[in-house]
Amino acid sequence: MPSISDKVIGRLSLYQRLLYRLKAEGMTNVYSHQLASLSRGSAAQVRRDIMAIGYSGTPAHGYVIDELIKSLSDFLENPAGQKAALVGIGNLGRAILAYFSGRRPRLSITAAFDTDPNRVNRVIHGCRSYPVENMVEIIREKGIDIGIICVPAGQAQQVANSMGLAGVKGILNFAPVRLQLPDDIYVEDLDVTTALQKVAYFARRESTKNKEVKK
Amino acid sequence: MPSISDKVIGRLSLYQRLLYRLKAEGMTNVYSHQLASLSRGSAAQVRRDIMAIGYSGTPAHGYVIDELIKSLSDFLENPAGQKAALVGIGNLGRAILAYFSGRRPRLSITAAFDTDPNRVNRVIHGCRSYPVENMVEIIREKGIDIGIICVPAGQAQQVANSMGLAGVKGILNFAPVRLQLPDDIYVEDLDVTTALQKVAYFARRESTKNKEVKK
DNA sequence: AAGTGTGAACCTCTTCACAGCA
DNA sequence: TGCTGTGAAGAGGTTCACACTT
Repeated sequence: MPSISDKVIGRLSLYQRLLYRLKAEGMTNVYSHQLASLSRGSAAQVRRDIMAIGYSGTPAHGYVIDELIKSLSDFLENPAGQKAALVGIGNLGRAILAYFSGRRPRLSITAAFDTDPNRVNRVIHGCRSYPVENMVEIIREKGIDIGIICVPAGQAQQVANSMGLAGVKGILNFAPVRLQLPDDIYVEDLDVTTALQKVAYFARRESTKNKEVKK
Repeated sequence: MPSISDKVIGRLSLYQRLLYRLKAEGMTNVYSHQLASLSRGSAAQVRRDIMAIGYSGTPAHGYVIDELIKSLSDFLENPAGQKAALVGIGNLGRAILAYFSGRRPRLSITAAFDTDPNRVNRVIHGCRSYPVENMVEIIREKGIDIGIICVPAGQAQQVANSMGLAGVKGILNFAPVRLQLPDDIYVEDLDVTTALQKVAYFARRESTKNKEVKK
């Protein structure tokens, strides 16, 4: 199998959410060009992405929303469910706990950790919190395979090491550092500082852009 | 000029922070392969990126850290400073205000907005907050050119429209929707849901990967 | 010997364009 | 006619490999 890329997975996840929205609006079918305009891509790209998961539409009605949602879910999600652990219950950690609380049945944050005694042994947005000292054993016990790092830069590498030790297979990292980890662990960085600096750069450039050149 | 890409800007921003760290550790020079290993890239890529901003190292000593930091700052930052406005003072918004508070002299969040009366007309992590009703006028008055969207999905498009109206040139969007905006406004999406779903997907795949094939 | 700067090869992702179908 | 599926072309990004410098 041709091993689907990072970028395609990201877009498939986006399509999935767009489709839920369209379904809620009462639509039953959708064309590639409609998904394209909602996702800021091209129609050809949408078709290719959907091809990748093996679903097919028909020229007459495009894609059947219910079927496509099911194909996407089967492809992206683990039917048995997957568990994540979050470390660092500051503002950011809490925001993420609140956001995912009970939202995705097949992907839940089932444990949170912190060093601050005031933040542990509580239930925060539906998630139990523990002292970091217990992290490795709890991750192992619960069979958690995803880690979410919301601690300051200085502690991130150490936390990541423990996660690796505990057997986590993927990490979502909010700390503004590049983690050094064995490469059988997938790391996705969400670096707010870099993102903001990119916006600042292009906000200055964009005014003098002239990207037309229509051919 | 060859117009530097999105990706390169992101890496330059990362190098900048790595260099500050190395400098703090007392180093004065650095080689491309060192930056490469810290940034999870290749040495050739580091050299190309640095070429793009017109700085040159020497074979003998690699890059001079102080000089390279200066070149990067001159390139990435506006010497006159840039201002950002944040909308949505929930957990996420507060986390971001806390994070950037007084950190970057040339890029500061100078106004925050919310609909909740309990959150406005206060000072949060050093940033004044206002009712959203006043957003357009305050953005114009203060000459803010960057917007940060931390509101729920349902309100994001509307907020973005107001920002566009107010003259913002770049938007950092945390809401899990693709904003529809005139394309002279640069938009950077930080989509936590997609990111987590990617990690979940690859956490399941990574175990069966075998990416060696050393040639 | 060990780095940098860089043309050229390579590879990945995106778009084009069209056959085939309802 | 208007859509999907897809081979082929095109862009864009990354790595190779080597001349050049110290």
